[in-house]
Amino acid sequence: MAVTIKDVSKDAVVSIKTVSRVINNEANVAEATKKKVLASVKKLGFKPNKSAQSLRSKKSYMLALLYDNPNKSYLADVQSGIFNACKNTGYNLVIQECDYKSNKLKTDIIKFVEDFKIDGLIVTPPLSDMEDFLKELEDHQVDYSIIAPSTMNPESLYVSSNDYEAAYALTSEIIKHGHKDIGFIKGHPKHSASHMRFNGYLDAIKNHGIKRNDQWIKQGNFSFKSGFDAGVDIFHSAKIPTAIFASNDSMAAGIMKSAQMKGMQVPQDLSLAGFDDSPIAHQIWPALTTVKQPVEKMAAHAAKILIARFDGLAEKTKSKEFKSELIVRESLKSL
Amino acid sequence: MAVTIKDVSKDAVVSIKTVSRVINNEANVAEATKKKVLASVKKLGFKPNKSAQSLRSKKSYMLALLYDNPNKSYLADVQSGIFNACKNTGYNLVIQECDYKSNKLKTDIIKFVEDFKIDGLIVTPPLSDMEDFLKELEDHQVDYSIIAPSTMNPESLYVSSNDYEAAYALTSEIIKHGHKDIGFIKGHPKHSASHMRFNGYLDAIKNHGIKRNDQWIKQGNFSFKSGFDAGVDIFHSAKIPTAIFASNDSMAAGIMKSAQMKGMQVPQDLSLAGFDDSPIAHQIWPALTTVKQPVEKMAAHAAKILIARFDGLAEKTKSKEFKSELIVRESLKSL
DNA sequence: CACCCCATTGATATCGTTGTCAAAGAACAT
DNA sequence: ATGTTCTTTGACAACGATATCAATGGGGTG
Repeated sequence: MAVTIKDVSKDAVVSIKTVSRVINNEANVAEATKKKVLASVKKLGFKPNKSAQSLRSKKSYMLALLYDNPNKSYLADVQSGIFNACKNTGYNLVIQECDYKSNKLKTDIIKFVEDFKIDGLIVTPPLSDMEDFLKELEDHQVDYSIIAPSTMNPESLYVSSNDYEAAYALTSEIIKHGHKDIGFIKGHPKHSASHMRFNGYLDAIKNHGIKRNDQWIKQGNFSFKSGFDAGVDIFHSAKIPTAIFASNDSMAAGIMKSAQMKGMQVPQDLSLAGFDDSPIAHQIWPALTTVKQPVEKMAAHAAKILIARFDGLAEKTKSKEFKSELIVRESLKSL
Repeated sequence: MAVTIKDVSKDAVVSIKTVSRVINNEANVAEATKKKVLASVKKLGFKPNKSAQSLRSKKSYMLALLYDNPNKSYLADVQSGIFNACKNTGYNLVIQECDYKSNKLKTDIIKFVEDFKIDGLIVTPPLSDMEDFLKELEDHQVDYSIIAPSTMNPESLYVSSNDYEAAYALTSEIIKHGHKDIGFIKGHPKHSASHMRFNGYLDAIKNHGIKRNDQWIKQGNFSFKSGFDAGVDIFHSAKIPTAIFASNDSMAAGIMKSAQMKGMQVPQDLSLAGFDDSPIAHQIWPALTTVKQPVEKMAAHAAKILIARFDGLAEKTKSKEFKSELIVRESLKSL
């Protein structure tokens, strides 16, 4: 017993097509007619039938979120942002996990998009850093928007964050607290964010006249375990740094665990900083000094620019860089 | 240029309707015909058009996951399980956050189901514990399956876990380690799991001849902060327990934080146990003794029984109780 | 006034399925 | 052989929207 266009057209005494014009905001509808139709729509509580729309218009009104293996809280925030952006737009979200290492990745995703008639993709790291993958999407005319792109192509749709500046600022903050021996744990090498954060760190120590010590710079992959292992490694060194900046909070937590197992106290014996402000940052003690990105807002914006493009409103909603916020907590001690 | 039923029907030299019969597994199709059609389907790579199917059949092929505010890692596991169960079934998942305290909850959800023509709901705590809400769904003939129901109605579809037994076992394990003074932090009062876990704890100490001490039994709500506050509270007591069992890991982590801030060492000065085996359980040090539920499997099963009902295979896939597993880690010390 | 143009509107076909119903043929009983 | 029932099949309508294209009418121009 759902209300259909036909019911509305009868109520407003116009043709079915005219109602369709109004609800799709098409041009060339007299103002009076439009008003009349909208009144009927509201009165009857009409909602267009998705299936019929998509059958006829060949659009699915579905966006897909592509991800490979990020941490769960990041994924949850991204999802939540996209859902909010989709609300009342008529678009829906499906979520698709994939394996960035698979050599079938490109064909799998193209097949996925075609099978489900996905209108657009939202791409997260590390897929967002794979140039050949993005090129494949373009070759198949698949629309997409990128969260955290490695290069900010003005042609493409993306949302980015100022990771370099944030890492620079955080490192400077550590230095301001009197530290000179500062270790660094790199993130997953395939994520461009890893390099931006690392460069921010490098430039900050350099500009403060601190020499880099590669004994204290370890490769991680954003996982708790990689942080733990890096910690074990560093604590075997002859000289131990007074502070360590890990490229994300999970790894910082890993370092904290390895420090505590060695009998070291944070921040008395070692200061620590992370990145992301994930839940774990304040669920351990001492709570982590870190950088908070507006992940939810970024994801929402990524969805919005994609939808704006579909609806022909690309002028109004554009790619954008978001600012991160420094959060200083107990894990950082003044020397 | 997608392949349609028409193409298949030409290739197999049968009518469109017969192809439809085959792909929907309807009765009364000759074996030979069926084989012929399936061969053509495979040869042409035919996939039915979802929009057309759902337009005509009035089904959306969409399930919705209803949740209010659980922790992110639980939600991620649930989602992941459902996605896996949906794969290759033709069903899709949409996720709907809601507010269990809202007095518009019931009408909102009914509206949501009707607007989106959702075929079935998967209901998580604490919504799964609201009898009147579930009744409303039944009154509106909305199909649903419950994760962690408060009462196991054999008529309804649900997946449950043996929280009572697990809490009993975990408490017994703590006692076996020599503890007699054991505190308990209750979970969110609206979650039936909270009561099951609490009862398991109560019965275990009782059966081991230990008297309950209400100074050490605090109300929490599953959040990190509520655990932290409960810890602060308990550590103000004249006498402090030698072990605390928190109804979930977040609260256990909160207690650990409050203990460490008081200068107490875990497990030297205080043993701790949690519940759920969430990521935080092994990202803090010492790692938490806890109970692991097969959340992903449970969620997958919840989706499966719902889909089985739609496909008329209810006999094969039924409601089920899942067993949890005790995980003993460093946070528990022998006295 | 005749003409054309453009804005507005509607009749009808169409998207790719499933539902209805009737027809054809096989199988069985009389 | 005839009638009856059951299995198998197909022709055609229908789901609820959008697309195409033609019709209508008001306004401007010469």
